[in-house]
Amino acid sequence: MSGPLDREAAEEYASWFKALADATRIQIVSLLARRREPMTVGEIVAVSGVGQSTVSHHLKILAEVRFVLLERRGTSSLYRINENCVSCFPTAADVVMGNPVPATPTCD
Amino acid sequence: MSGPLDREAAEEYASWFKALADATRIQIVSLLARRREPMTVGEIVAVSGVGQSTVSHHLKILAEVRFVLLERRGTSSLYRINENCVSCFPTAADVVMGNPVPATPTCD
DNA sequence: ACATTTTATCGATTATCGTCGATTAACGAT
DNA sequence: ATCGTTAATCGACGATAATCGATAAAATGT
Repeated sequence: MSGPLDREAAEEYASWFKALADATRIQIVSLLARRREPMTVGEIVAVSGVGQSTVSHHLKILAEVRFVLLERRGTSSLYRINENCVSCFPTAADVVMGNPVPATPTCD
Repeated sequence: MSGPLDREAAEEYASWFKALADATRIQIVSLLARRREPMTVGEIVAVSGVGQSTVSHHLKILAEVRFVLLERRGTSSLYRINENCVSCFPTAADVVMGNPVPATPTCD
């Protein structure tokens, strides 16, 4: 226990940080986290300052690491924050920084 | 207060996450965070699995965002974790995820 | 002065990323 | 069937990134 962070864990954490290594994606995640309600792509485009295809691209990246979850409804796509990540992602930051973590609560 | 995350803050957080968007850099930071003692480049190279110039490159990136601090001693370079980041970086993760944060304690 | 050790920098290569505009696909309404 | 609307995909472009090997720079010891 509690040796240096192994490569496998480092790769996983890196994939999470990489998903937030862009200001636009941070704004999207933060937006979805503050409203706990799902939002359509169009609504996100309206506040994001970048084009529709770009937002769609970012949402795909965020969905791949499951920071956001997707539900298709008719012709639109509803994206919402993954509640698990709200608590687990800061814990990952603690792990990297060598801080004691509550219990390693199996993120999802 | 507490509106959506503005662009300026998003850019700053993105630069932090970008610094950890690589498995090798995560291992380096985690290594330095667990030992609170400074380490030379050579010591880090010995456990990193990549070449010396690559480690030097990564350390430079980590130092630019001040995750690590540098002190030159003779012919070697001593890198150590920035203690401020140990507590502040997880807080940044909380901010992005919309979690309540202690006090926004002005990281450094 | 010179050789050794340690680290930083340079040049090159290869791969990935962010953004855009245009197109396609899927669905709903007329 | 056809037309809008909404979102995803495609192709392209410029920019950045990760890694390596080789070289340079700086301090130390002989």
